[in-house]
Amino acid sequence: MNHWLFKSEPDVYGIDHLAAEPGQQGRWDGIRNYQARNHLKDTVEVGDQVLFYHSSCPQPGVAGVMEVTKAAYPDPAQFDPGSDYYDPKATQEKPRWYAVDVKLVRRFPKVIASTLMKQQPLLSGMQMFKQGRLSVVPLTETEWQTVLSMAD
DNA sequence: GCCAACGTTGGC
DNA sequence: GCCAACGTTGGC
Repeated sequence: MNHWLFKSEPDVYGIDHLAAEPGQQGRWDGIRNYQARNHLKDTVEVGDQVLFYHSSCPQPGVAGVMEVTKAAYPDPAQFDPGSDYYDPKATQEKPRWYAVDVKLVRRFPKVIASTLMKQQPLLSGMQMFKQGRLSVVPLTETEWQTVLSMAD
């Protein structure tokens, strides 16, 4: 099993949106970056545990935990001309973008601020800090445990 | 295949 | 709104 950090803007789709879905399950879609896509398609598995990161907002940080409930499948939005995520170069035969399904596991009482995470030596090597724009980032076991310990 | 221009992300 | 980082596009 692997651990991940998925980023989303809470205005667009935050942890409250996931919590409000039927069964607290939803689709993680709209990923339009090849490196993030490759992680989703090739490595993310059912049962993987994921940190829900809020970005581009007043309080950037980790808002909770989710779990992958369905492995990668073509993101339907790429075929929908009315969608913001429409990709005219994608076809049903050769999809370009993928989504996974997730369910909410836990919402932290307080968002773990990215500024606090940066101060934590055990998190200094996080790929997320090195590669700020990547929206699907793998975590080491140590990083996963460390972030969880900051939630209490 | 190179590289300049341009677009996007994300913290502040 | 600004800016740094960096991914994408398109001309050559």
